[in-house]
Amino acid sequence: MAELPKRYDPKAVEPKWYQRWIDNRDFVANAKSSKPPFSIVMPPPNVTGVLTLGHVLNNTIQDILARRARMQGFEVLWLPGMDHAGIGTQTAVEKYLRRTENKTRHDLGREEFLQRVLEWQDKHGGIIIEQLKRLGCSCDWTRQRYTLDHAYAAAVKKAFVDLYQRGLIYRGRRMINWDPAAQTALSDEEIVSKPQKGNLYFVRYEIVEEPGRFLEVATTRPETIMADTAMAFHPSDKRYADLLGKHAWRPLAREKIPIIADDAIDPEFGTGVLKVTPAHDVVDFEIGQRHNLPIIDVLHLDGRINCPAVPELNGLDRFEAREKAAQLLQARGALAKMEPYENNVGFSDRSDVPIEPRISEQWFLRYPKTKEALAVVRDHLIRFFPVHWEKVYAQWLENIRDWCISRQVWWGHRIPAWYAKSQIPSSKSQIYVGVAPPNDPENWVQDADTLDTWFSSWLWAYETMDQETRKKFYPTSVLVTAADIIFFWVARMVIAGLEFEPGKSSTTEDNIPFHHVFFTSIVRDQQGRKMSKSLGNSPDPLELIDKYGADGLRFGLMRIAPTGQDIRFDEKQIEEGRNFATKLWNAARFRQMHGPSDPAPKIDTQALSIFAVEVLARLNETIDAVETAYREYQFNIVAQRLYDFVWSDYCDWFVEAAKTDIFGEDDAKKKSALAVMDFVLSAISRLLHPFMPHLTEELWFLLGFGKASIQFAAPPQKVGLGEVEDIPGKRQLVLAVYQTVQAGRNLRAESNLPPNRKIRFILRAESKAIFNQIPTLTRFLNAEEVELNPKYQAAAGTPVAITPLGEIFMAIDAADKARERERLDREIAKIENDLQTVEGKLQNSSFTDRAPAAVVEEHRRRLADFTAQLGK
RNA sequence: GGGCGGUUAGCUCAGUGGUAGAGCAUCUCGUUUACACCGAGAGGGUCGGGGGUUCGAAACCCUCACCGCCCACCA
Repeated sequence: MAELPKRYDPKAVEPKWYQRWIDNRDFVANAKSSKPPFSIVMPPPNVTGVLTLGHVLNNTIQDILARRARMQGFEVLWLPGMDHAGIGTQTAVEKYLRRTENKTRHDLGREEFLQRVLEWQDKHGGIIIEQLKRLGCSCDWTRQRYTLDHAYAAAVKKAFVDLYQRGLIYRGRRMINWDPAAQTALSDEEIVSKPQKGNLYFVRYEIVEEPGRFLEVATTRPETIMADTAMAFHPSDKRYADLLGKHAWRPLAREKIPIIADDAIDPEFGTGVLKVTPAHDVVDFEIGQRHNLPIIDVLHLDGRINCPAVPELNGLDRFEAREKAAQLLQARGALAKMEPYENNVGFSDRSDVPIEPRISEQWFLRYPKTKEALAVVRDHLIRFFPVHWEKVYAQWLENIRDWCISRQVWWGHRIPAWYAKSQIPSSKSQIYVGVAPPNDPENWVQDADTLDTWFSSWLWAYETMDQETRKKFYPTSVLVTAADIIFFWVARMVIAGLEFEPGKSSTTEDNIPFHHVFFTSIVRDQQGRKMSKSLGNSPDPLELIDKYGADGLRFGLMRIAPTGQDIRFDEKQIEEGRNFATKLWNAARFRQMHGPSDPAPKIDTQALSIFAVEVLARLNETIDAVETAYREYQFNIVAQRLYDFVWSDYCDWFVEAAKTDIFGEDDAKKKSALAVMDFVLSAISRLLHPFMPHLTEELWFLLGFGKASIQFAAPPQKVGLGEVEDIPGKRQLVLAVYQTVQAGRNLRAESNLPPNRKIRFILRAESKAIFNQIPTLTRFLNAEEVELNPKYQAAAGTPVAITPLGEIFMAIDAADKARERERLDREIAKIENDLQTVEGKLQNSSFTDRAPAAVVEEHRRRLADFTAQLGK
């Protein structure tokens, strides 16, 4: 076997193994296998997405789970795929068209536009899948799916038709969230509220029946006054009680409107009077319904004012119109005052513009099975990790409202509904809903809208599987996702599973989409901001892979990913991951320099050195700790325990201690030490394989453990140390030796003796057991000799430390003392010189960087320090 | 307004009743044949504030402050 290079080279190793795994079809799931199933469906990234650190985290976790399950003997399915991302993709293409051709989608028309999207998708789509392969993801690529696949699209249509026939999907004219930029309806979940600075306008409405008397109202939206159809106050509000039933003059688009009383009004806010604008506000709409008020819509779809009656405002953008309306009111004496005001405004998550509540004819889903969905999580048929997300989930389901599923977007699943041509555009038109067009298509026209992307994703847990696959692998074992899509996706998938019952029986257990949900952290930058493309604060994972290797990136990221908290990303952590890979590599390299490893390492418990007992006991503890942490999805703890075991327990202590035997004359001892190394290296390779698949496979191969890939090697079992005598005694002795080593090293450092200088130590103790450990102590301390002398009488001033083994003395000879003196003299001379320079500069006042007094002070202090040492 | 997290060394984080920890960073020393992507040593924290429970609190309870997230129709 050729000697390994000093450094592990991921660039050479990682692609090689990945290709081999693919060629061997190692990731392909066999639905006919007799092994127990383990399955994960990948949260489908957007088709035109590129890899972010969030994806790296999420998919590394899934890969760890998949690889671990494979080693444990499960038949593993990790099903990958992509999402068409309706609005997102369409917006990207529209932006591109505007930039390059200065055209809108309407200029091109639906057919042509969709053609362009397909071209865009061919060019930019699927990149992320290739990037996931660089990361080492062990997905079954033969089963890769897309939310627009033919079969998948058919399933989406069928789900729509089924729910329509069950009366759960309906078309209705209702208040929805309108995105004036994307010009589509959105669901409640796609709205984020943000505090907005604006003004509170106090507007005076004259009472029709009592000219000269005014009703004052506080509003943030004077541009919608033309759409007011009533004034309202709280029924118990005595200030206005006498006005009930009377009328007010609407100051813009002057008109009489009724004055009403409604419980929804807060008497404490503003003047206690609300202008009721049913077309442009959710609460107002409800009030309007209760009082049978007319609905006047004064906005175009793009957010411009649509009100020819007020030409000054007509056609203006809503925000310009707001200021203009205030000016108009002022000019007419209808504006009492204006106050700066901050309130929460709903923004489109997609376009980042304020949404416009608006009455619109849309398709809605009345969620089925909400109680059941609540129950399966409450009763832990589905378990959440961390558990506190259960509460968030429950809160949403308990306050659930119908889901607006239609989008005025072209890219996506077109709604399988047709309207009788003869009756268009009446909203009462006869509707045909079916998976196939009507038999007489010439008489019908299909609904122009598409479905919310999530209306296709919510079937992802099972529509990605064929019947045979589903029978074996559904429900899936675990879902790994970020908590920000708990409503969008997680909750809806639960509902879909319970409603459509894709499982092998109709029991709840067979139909939930997953047994566990693990919510990952969110990756943030060092200022705590969420990583995002627009901020440009997200490092390119591929560059990190180039720099540190996929395994280094994976391990580094996992070690800092706490459960239930966000990650503060720091590239340093990834560097540590890379360093750890190199450390492990070198540990293996050291073993390999002493001859070939045993392909199936076994432990002869009778031959073990005390240090071997210690490291094996620690290995057992590590195996236990790792197992426990996995059960709670605490990947950071798994990573940290393995890191500590490899670096500290194995490399720093055991390997160093074992060198006594390895470089010694006793063949039996040497053999035993090497066997323990083989055993431990084999174990840690397997323990680390889920985190660092490429490196561990390479080591597995180079060290010759097992004939087959490490991917299917069984996880290491704890070593049976039962036959070893007096384990606690041995371990205690090892700890005592290690503590003595630390004490000795400390003596050396305190006396400023370089680590490489051979010196003599005297251990004042008497014990046969200690006598056997003297060579190892000598090695650890890099000593010329460690003398065991129970009667040692030290000269005054000999450095000494107390250890569990006894007192350890360090013998310094005259030469050492002389050299130390020389060193101190040199230091003093240097500082005196510096001090002179500083004081010189001080006089020329040529100081720029630091406070000169502080520098002088520091030098004086160091000088005193060294002089004191010299005195000793 | 309600809910949920968090506040421990300069930084990132462990630590759920018993002597405050790790890695990185800092400082000192070192190329002693696995590894300088390394080794050895050192310094550094009144565990956000206040109160309580307890023989004993970073941890349990109360309260306050600050940071972050989610939900909610105060115009």
